[in-house]
Amino acid sequence: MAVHRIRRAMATIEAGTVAAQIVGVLSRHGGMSGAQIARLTGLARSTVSIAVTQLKQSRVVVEVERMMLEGAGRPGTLLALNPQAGTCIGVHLGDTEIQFVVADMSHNFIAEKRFAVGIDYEPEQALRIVKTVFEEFYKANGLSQQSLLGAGISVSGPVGRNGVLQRGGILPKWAGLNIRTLFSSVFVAPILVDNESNCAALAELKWGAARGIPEFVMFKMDVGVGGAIVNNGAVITGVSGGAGEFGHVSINPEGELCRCGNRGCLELYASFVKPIEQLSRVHRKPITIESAIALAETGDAGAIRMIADVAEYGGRGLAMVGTIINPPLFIIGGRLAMSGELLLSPMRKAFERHSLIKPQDGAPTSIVVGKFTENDSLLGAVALVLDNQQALIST
Amino acid sequence: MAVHRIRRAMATIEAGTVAAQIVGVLSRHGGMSGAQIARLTGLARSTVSIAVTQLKQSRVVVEVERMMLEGAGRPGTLLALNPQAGTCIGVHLGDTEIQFVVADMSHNFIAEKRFAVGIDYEPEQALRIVKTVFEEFYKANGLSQQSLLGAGISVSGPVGRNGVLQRGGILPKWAGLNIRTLFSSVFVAPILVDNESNCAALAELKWGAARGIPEFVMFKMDVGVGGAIVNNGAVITGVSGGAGEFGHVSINPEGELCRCGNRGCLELYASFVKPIEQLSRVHRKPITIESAIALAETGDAGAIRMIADVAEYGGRGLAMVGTIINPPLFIIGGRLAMSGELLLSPMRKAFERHSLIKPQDGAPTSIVVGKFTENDSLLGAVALVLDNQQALIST
DNA sequence: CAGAATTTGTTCTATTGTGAACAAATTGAA
DNA sequence: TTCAATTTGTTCACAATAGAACAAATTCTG
Repeated sequence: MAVHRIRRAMATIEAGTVAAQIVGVLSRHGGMSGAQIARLTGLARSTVSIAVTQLKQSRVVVEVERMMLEGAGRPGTLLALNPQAGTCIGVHLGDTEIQFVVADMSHNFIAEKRFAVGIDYEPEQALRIVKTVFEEFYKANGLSQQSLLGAGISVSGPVGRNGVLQRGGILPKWAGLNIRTLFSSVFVAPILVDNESNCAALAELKWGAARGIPEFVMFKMDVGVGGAIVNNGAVITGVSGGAGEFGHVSINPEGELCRCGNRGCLELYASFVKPIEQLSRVHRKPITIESAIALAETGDAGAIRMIADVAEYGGRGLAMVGTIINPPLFIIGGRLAMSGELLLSPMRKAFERHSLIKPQDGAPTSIVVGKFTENDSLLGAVALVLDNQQALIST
Repeated sequence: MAVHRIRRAMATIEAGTVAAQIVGVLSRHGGMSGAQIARLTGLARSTVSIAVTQLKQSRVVVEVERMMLEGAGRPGTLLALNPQAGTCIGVHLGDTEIQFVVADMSHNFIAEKRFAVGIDYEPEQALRIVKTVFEEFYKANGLSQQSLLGAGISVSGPVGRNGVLQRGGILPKWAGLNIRTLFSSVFVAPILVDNESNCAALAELKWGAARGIPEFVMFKMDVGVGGAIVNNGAVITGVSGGAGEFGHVSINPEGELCRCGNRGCLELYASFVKPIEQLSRVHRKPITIESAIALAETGDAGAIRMIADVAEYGGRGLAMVGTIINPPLFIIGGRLAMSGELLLSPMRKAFERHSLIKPQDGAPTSIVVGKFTENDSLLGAVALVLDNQQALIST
């Protein structure tokens, strides 16, 4: 009941007003004090104070019990959007897994589910799975489907600005499909779609290893190689959503044929596809990325060597990107990142060796593993919604 | 006399006010109507109108005679900063040439001079040349040195955010020097320093081939290879000013040693250094970039082939950058760009061949020659000042 | 060629947002 | 411990800004 009133109050906030700015900032950042809102928006503290009291009366904004302790001075009261103001959903369409998560507007994650699917799965299957889990979860937890403010969808593939999957490298049956329209049959709320690496970068930016660092590069190493470039706090998408395709830079024009149609792409050398084959052959049983890392951690020389070999090419890739972008930070993602220092250590060496800017001159480039390697894209899908909440109000 | 009054009026404009916003927009864009200012700043037309009448009274802003003709509707009156409000200077420190230009605040270029200098010239020599031409020109044209609002300096080398030349590839004797402090003995005004490619990109963005296109990549091919990435209307600088060093991406880890200390850098293949040597040997006389292009234009097969060979590697470089950034536009700069289609045509082919995103899928990437190839960096040095005029007021 | 449709620049009034001032709540220094 | 130094959140008078309304100057459309 009260929920409905809050949602109506939110809907009546006009775009561009102070209230809308405050709601937007809180949606993007989760929770903060009034003074922080004032600094972030550039508004006067007095203006924020007045608007916040109104937003508190309409129950759109709530005071969170917890106080903030930073430096000297009176601590501010932590403000956040009312968790009851609405829910948002994140979906990740991976190569062999579909992930699903529900969160509220004050950045609380309520539930996360995973579904294994066969490789090269059908769109219909994904839709069915997502529809079922959505309906069942909302019913079981007494949530109204109308409370959904938006759904973010992360896809393992290049997504154009319109929501169309450009090429079907990992999801062949999805090529050319408009994912937004596809899922509009499931969610009666705005749907935002983006590439998995872009989503992963968003998650690391908002809650992870890049919090407060508006310039960095996400570098994903898994069965594919890809990434995202964050500049000025925003992901660079490119004209057709094709930015950050690090894996498909050709490093050898006479090299093997890649699934993208070019020769000698970085992905052929820096992904873990071939190492898995080699390890499976040597160990005479199927080896996965996870088991290969486990082997390496127990000291298996072959697995360690495979990781180091891939790290060499990964480091070359970082050097290439670093020479072009020169970011202060690289975040390594993808399942390979779970091998930690086994990967990072040789990768840092390769990076230094091949990069123009050496650690001695100027600011050093740090290379770290992401905070959410296993579900970064999924969390980023939620971030997609939270970041665009302002735009969604007007719709 | 009146000049002094205008300058005082400008200095009293407080940062953040509507007047400051208007002056900033006019400084950045040259001239525009009040309605355009309103749209760009997000202010109401009425607010702009009131502020502009005041600025006109204080003679900071003037009405330019010329009217604007665009579409339907009443044409607006063109507003611009008073040319007498101040001057700004651009300096380009090239490999064998120092360029100098004077402009006023309404984007009129008053004079441009060039001085040939020996390769690997001394900082003292450059300072002497710039000081002399500055003093003499201002004296000869009855300009007060105090009218100088700012000086922009473009340098052939990587410039850190503090104004220090990081590495002395082209200007060995300047390595590690703070160029801003160096020139503070010449100019008693704010000094802004940046890399030549970044400056070139700024010039093309403001007045040239990228006008109105906030996302593009500048790709310079000369005796070195470099560039700049423009995202969201601003140049990406990188942590230590090292972004856009396309020439020093290694495309062959076993290749020849490069002057940067790495092996097989793109610059070794895509710059015109080796072609010049080969052409000189074949023609048994010293050939320059200019004369090589002239030869190619008269049909000399060797010169045409040299350009095509370099274009192949240039195209590979574009493909590499395109796969990472995916910009809608590449602007080719550097003296090699003066060969026009002789370079562009094979380069476009190589780009398509090596790039992930093919013209059929999605938005095509256009590759064009810049508008100011001979003096883009110099003009960009002035753009540096005009773009930061707002920040300079408060200083 | 005449009227419709745009777009601009200006004036006016209502209102939104600001800056100054202050009490409150903390940290750090004497 | 006590007092200075910060920083926050709130109130209030006042100034800055926006929105509506209008005349003016153009292009577009029959």
